[in-house]
Amino acid sequence: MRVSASLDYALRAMVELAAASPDGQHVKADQIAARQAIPTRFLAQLLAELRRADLVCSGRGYAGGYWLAVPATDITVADIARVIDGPLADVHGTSPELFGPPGVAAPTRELWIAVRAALRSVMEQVTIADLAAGSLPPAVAALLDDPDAWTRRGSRSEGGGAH
Amino acid sequence: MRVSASLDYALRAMVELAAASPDGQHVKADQIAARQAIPTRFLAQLLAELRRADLVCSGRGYAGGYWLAVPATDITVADIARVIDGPLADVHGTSPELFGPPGVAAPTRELWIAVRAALRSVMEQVTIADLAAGSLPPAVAALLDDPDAWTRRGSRSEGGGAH
DNA sequence: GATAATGTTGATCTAGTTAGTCGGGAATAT
DNA sequence: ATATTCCCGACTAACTAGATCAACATTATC
Repeated sequence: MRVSASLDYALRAMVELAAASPDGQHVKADQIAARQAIPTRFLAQLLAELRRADLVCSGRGYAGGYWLAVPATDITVADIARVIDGPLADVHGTSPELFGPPGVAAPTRELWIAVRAALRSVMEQVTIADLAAGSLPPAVAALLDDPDAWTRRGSRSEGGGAH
Repeated sequence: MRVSASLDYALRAMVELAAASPDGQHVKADQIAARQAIPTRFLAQLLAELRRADLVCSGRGYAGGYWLAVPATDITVADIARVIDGPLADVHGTSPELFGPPGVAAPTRELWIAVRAALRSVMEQVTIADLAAGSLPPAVAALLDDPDAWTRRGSRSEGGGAH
């Protein structure tokens, strides 16, 4: 799972918009770029994609800028990821359910479907309103209770048991 | 989450080895390549990586081939993924816990950590023995009970509710 | 010990993706 | 008008993925 720079930027931009949305404020691309340390021109491209996907609206001129097209509580991380990066999960080109590995490896199909389901259980639950408010939904926050979740896991040979 | 061809191939190869492992059989790279429809030369590279990571052993000559270095029940999908693709999750170059998004977007850090935890909950639970046997562990199989898990989810504009 | 089957290594190649820049155009409020 | 802002397409440089190849090392069998 690699989170692309584009998705990271787009999500952070959306959180900025969500934070401003209660007041219905327009936020300018430059402001977002400055506040989130995102290359301005690059961000503009991402915002254009989000606009074409009807997640945000835009206006030009003095009072221009961007604002959310729908309530922040209705926009999930998965929505943004699908716009920016395409399908949440694909197995080397095809979607998991169309994937048909031969012979004894057939069950790897179910594996990837389970992986996708696990991803969805987080990305489709968390909205940009949650992020702007700084509180994840309980089911997702529960994943963070395990202190292990906060540490990097090495490749099995490293940590292992004292052999 | 894109599953690279390399990871797909490597996992399927490992499942082939796991399926042969009860008898302690050596399996030749060519056999795996044929059974799983994987480009032979490409597979050889992957197997070499798995060998350097001490997941498989190899022997040359007439009785050569590959076999598992440790019991199939001890090798998880995450182990293979880390060898082939590097860390399970990274946020545009750094690992989620080292990632520090500014200002109001700070909570996106917890989001990505939760995503990683969700991924781990599947990939570190499923072993290649499970896959070779065709039965996923209960906690993972539970994800497949929801018929929704088996269908592709469109970008929000498509399916939506009948408004 | 020759031989043939097999794994090992490293180089190379192509095509596509990612991350980012640039210039000029079009809309809009003052 | 004009300053400000978004809009669009082209462009580039670096990297990665996927795959192929030639040459070499090892080993069981004849």
